[in-house]
Amino acid sequence: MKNLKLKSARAAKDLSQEDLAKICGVSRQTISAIEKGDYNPTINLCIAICKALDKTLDELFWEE
Amino acid sequence: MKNLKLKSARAAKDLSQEDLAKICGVSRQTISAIEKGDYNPTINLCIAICKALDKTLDELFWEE
DNA sequence: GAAAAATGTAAAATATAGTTGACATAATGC
DNA sequence: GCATTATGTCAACTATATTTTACATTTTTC
Repeated sequence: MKNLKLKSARAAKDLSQEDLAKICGVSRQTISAIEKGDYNPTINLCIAICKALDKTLDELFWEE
Repeated sequence: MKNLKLKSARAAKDLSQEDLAKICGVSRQTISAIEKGDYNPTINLCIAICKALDKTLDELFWEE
C-alpha cells in the first residue's frame, strides 16, 4: 500500500522526490516506487531516508 | 557490524536461527548473515523478524 | 567423550531491488 | 498561454538479496 507517512514527512521538509533521492544516493524512481508502495526497499535505504527526514524507522516504515 | 540486539532478542525467545528462519519464511543462512552483519536485508524481512520477536524496527535495526 | 543440535561459511543459481533513459501528465509560477 | 518543475510509469539493464546444497566447527546434552 501507499506510504503516506513518507510522502508527508518529505513534504514537511519541502523536498522533491528528486531532492530526497539525491540525499539518499538512489534514483528518483526508487523514491517514487517506495511512496507508491508495492515495493520492498532494503533496510539501509530506509535508514538513509529516515535520517534525511529526521524520522525513525518506526515512524515511517512500521505498520501493525 | 554484528546485530547483537537481534541475536539477544532471539535468545530471549529461545529460538534457534532455523526456528526464526522458518517463522519468517527465509533460509537459515539469511538469518545468520543478518546477525553477522555486513548485510542489507529488505524492510519486509526486518518487519517479519520484529513481529516474530515482539520487537519494533527501532529496537532491532536502528542505530545512530 | 560421543551424538546431536546449532552455527559459520562458501559457491552457484534465482529473484528482485535499484538504475538508466525516455515519455506523458499534472501542478506551479511568470 | 507558456515554461518549468514535480511526479507517474514503463522497458531493459545491473547489482545484490536470498536460496540451495554442502561441509566444517562449535555448543549442548546425555
